[in-house]
Amino acid sequence: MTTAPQTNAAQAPAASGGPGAPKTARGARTRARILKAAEHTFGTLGYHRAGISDITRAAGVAQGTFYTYFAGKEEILRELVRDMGHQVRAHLAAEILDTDNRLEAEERGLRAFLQYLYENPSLYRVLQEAQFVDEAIYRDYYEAFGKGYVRMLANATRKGEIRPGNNEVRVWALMGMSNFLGLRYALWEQDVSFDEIVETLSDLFRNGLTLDGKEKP
Amino acid sequence: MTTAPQTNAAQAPAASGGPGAPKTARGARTRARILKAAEHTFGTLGYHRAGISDITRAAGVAQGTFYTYFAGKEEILRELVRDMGHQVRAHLAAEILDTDNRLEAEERGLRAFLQYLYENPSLYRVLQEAQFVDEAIYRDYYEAFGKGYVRMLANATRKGEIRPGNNEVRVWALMGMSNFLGLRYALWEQDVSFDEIVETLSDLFRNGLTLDGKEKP
DNA sequence: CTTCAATATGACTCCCGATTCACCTTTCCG
DNA sequence: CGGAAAGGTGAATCGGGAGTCATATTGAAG
Repeated sequence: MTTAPQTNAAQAPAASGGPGAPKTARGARTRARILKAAEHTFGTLGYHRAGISDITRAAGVAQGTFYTYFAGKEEILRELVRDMGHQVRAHLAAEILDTDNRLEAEERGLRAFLQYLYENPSLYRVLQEAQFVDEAIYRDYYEAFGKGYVRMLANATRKGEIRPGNNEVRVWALMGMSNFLGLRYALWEQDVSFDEIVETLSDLFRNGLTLDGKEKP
Repeated sequence: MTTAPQTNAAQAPAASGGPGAPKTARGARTRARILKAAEHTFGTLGYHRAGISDITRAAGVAQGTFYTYFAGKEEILRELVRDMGHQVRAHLAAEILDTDNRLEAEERGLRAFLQYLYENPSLYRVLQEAQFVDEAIYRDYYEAFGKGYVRMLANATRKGEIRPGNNEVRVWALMGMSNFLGLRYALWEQDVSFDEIVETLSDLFRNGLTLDGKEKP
């Protein structure tokens, strides 16, 4: 679960509509430093508590420099969500590349997602807070994610690997699962191993929750 | 993050550690009006954009009156989360009271949750934003929720209604599903009927995702 | 009808932090 | 080299909003 291959055409790695896209190597480096600093600062203090000064301090630049590359606080958040979204998707896509069936892909995808969140806790907070700053960017993130996911499930259905059903609904359910499991077991407390979690979900995918039921084909 | 030193563990129906719990009927009414207004205001504008003045205006009282009943903006949010949490739990519990098996309870519970969210959209936003204002209150909400949920699954396991397995992990997965499905299909767009959603999840619970698999008892 | 504790009022204070700007410094290229 | 464009600086501005307070109103007990 938790996987989506591609992103919308990611613009030039530099910038989008901001005040000025960097025009020299130095500028590009500075912009990147600020972005990284923002990720860490938002991830730690949260979007609202974090001040521009916290970001620039962490980046080692003056306050004014911030506005050379970003129109404001909201814009850097948007940029961050796009950036981070692209990264997770790329990472997860790579992790499930050489799987030959859906169940295995789900298992590997979930494990990879939990691991990724554990190593990049900022992702969760930045993303979730973005929801209330610019809902569109948040929807875009999950719609992009979901779109690729649905496509994968459709393929699996065609190949007879999974039961026919409403894959869009399934995908939102699956994304919700990953999200919550990540919050609880990767961010809050690591009192249950990722293996155990993956095993539990895998069992759900294979056998459902009930004891009876399974209609044999 | 954000948590004040003391943990006010009060749960009197009226107030907690605040300035003053209302001592007259009029006071109680006013306090309730403010709380209701805060729910609506936070739900619409969001916690950070909403000003105390927005809340008091909506409640039809002066700014100063707010501080007669609440210590500040954070406190009213905490109060709200407790309040709303209690309400959803009570509502959902009532909805699944007279079910005789877990699958039916899951179906009814999910449908009731979607419906409730549709009718009380503020719940989602207030709760999710609270996560970044006072994480403890958010955790409490889901831990309380999850605790009861796990107990129900344990009973169902004992009765042989569901497969043995890690019910805690399952519960977090289930809560995550509901959350996301609610966001997507109850709050964002109602382009898929609740029946269809419930049916899809029910199928997952009965049969899993895969075509093969089910180990017969 | 008094009286006073509980309530209610809203103008005012005060602080915080996003953004601006006038002025340096570095880089690039002819 | 020289100078112009790009990058960098940080003190100052400015608006918004949380929280305060001196004062006024309410209502119920006595």
